[in-house]
Amino acid sequence: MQERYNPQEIENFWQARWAEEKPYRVSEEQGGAKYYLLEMFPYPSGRIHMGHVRNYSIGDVVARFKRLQGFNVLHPMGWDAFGMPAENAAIQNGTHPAVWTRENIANMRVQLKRMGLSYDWDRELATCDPDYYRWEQLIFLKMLEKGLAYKKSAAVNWCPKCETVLANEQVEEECCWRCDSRVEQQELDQWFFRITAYAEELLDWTHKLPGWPDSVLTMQRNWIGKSVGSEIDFRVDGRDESIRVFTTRPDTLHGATFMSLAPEHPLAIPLTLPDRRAAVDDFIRKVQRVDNIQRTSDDYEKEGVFTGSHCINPVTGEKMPIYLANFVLMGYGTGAVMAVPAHDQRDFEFARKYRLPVRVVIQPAGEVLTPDTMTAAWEGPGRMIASGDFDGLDSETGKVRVTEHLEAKGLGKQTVNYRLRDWLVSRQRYWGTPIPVIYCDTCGVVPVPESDLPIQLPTEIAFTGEGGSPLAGLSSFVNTSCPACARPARRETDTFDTFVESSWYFLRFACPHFTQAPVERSAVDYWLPVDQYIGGVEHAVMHLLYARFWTKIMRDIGMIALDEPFENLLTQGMVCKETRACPEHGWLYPEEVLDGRCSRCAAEVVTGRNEKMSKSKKNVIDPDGLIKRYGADTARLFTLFASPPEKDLEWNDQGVDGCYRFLNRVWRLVYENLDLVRDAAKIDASSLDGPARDLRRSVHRTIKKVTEDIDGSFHFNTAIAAVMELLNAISAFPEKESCPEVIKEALETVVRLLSPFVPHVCEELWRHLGHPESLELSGWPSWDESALIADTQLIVVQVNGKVRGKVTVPAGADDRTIETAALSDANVERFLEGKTVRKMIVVPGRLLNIVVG
RNA sequence: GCCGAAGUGGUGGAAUCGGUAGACACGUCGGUCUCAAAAACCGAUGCCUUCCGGGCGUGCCGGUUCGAGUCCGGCCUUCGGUACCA
Repeated sequence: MQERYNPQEIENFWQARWAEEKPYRVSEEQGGAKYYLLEMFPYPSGRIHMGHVRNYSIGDVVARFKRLQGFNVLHPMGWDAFGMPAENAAIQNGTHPAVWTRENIANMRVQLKRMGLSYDWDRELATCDPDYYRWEQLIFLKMLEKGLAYKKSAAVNWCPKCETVLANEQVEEECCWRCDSRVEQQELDQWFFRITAYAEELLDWTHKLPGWPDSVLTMQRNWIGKSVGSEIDFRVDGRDESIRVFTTRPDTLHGATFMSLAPEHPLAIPLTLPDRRAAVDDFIRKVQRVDNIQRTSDDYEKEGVFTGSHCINPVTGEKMPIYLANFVLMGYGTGAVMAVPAHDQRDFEFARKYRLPVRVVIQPAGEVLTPDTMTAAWEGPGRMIASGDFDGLDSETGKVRVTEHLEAKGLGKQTVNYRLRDWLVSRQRYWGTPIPVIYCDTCGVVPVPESDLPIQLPTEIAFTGEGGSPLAGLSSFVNTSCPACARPARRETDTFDTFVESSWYFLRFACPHFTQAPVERSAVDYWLPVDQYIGGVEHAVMHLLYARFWTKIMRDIGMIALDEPFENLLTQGMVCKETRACPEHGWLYPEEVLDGRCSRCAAEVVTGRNEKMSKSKKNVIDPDGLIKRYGADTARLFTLFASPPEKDLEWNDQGVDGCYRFLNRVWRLVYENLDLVRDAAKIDASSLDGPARDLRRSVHRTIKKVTEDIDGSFHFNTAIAAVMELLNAISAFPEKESCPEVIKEALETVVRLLSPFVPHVCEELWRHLGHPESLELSGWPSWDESALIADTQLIVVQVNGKVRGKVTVPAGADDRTIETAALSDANVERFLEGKTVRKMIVVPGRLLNIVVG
């Protein structure tokens, strides 16, 4: 054994051995209960970043821990390989997306292997492989049959920079989630998945996923946005048409005094009378000019225009003027709103502006609302008034009664409205899964026959960057014949959103080489659901919702028997680092700062607060450099020790040094005691006393603590801290020669407990400690309950709740003994002088509080 | 606005059920070793103080309790999500 810790040498040795012996390869036939651990697979951007290091370090601890506990652990890795960046690289430097992607995968695979992650590499998959996406095309065909996939023309989000449409989930504050460009609304013919058909089930199951963080479940619930209300039809005065509205407040129907339509509403123009036409056209044009950001901002003034037409309130029979209003959205509900100014703030403001009548129909308790003096709408509950037969009902009951009344007359019904929209899945891009349909002038949209799958992405293609889908310009791909009538036909040139591939890769990992179907039923039945899924919270309403939806789709097609894919979810925090900026030159790298000044212009540098590592902010740490300098074990240890996994991790170079020093100390302590420990006898627990017995107690307490910290709760930082404490205790142990067997157990325990976190150095130390077989075969250590018990215990003595002394008593001492000991403590006595003891409260094994007055 | 999470030393963070606030680590200071430096090791480190002791301290105000970082009521701040959602 070398005196100095040499991580590079050790890590190379063990990684080579793992590559050769494949100890992490698994099959259904292996013994033990199954445990499926999965981290969100990466996009092959070219290099791993600290976020990957953190994500995969966390996962690897759990995988290794569960394996040591005897579970049959499935821990796979693959590549989310389709997507825009590959295509952009092709346009910029002429590299084919397939080549670019394959090279990136090769690089990143090397990087991941350098981290010593315990993956079953035999299950590796890449979604751009036809052997993967062919099954996605098959599932799509089944969805088409069931009407779960369909094509329609709709106003959709268009990203001008990516030159493709986007799903609602992929638009953040009106901007493209990938490139941050402002998205535009365009009316286009696109493919959708009917996720809305699963809205209720997706929502329902958010209440049956106790292993998920509340924050993610709440986000999904809000995204689905269920609201229960009524649909009501308003007949248009003098015309044979009616306007349907959605409202959550049917109880306020008697107070509806006008109607507001979205400017895009199909009846907007037809209902406009000739003399109002000019004003209405002006208004529509004005609204169109204003983009959605402004249109949806808080201080945007409510404006509208009268169409000249009226509709009839179905309960009062009164005429209500029909307005177009800028705050009514075509995309929610029916695009028409019955306006109740007394009980809706927006309608109230609108009514005041255009001098429309305000009628109070809900009277709150203990207050009388009068239209003339009101300064805001009353949106709360109350008692119904001015509502004919419904007068006197509370508003909640009124909702039901009014709806029943309308239903009986065929004018309305109870309904549920969701905010969730169908998932727009077609993209006008090359680097994705081809959508397997053919357009025939005679037969229309014709699915590609299953026997013709896969529809392979053609490789001979030019990337001009001049707009439009590259596939559309490739006649050899586009021109085909109709599978139904054999006449000339055209292929679909759109590809799938890359979130489609990531919606089922976790199922394919159960049987990545299966050639008969998307998944092998027995393998999925065995491995799924994923017992623990780990990834960033940024996918809360994208990937995590789509994957849940897709699982239910495959279940309903009959391919699997699974309701939910992920049993437990851990959303790890971001990796952050402070930023530095020069007022003149913007963000700066650390090496561009000299003594707090910009190295170029000597201006004082502003140190920003911690922000997510990003190249643009120049606050990234490159994992490769870190691993070269300290080794993978140190990199892993720091990311696990610095912060609990679900919180953001603040990068600290000195903290990394500290972790490296700790591993050096572990190494040195083993090295220094190697001779002592080599021939140590077995422990005879009954003969131990004094410091030796205390040390053994620390050992077993640490085993218990670390086990409980890892298992289920992921308190890796405190688990590592506990091992550090144990190491400190061993270092400080006097006369180690007197009890080599206790030192041996202590050192071996340190190595075993650390092995899920820092596997290379632990394997190496384990070998030096005289174990020819891998540490992985030794199992997870168990603690000896009897070793945890101490002879004495420290009791804190409080007087009136303040700590005044500490006494040591025999373990299990009765209250009287503790009280006597406490009362004779010199410092405690000072606080009792001249006072009467009113009562004494004993907390067994912990503390005594003496109450005096 | 609504929903969710969180506020603890100079810093990252610990504190099962309400029971010693600040574990562990970083940083800083002092020391040992050294010609010197690095490494390593030892010690100190919440603030104040009259320093074997005491006072004050977990965002703010109040409450419950023998005892509150932890429970209750009311605020403030930060972060994340979402929004003219009818």
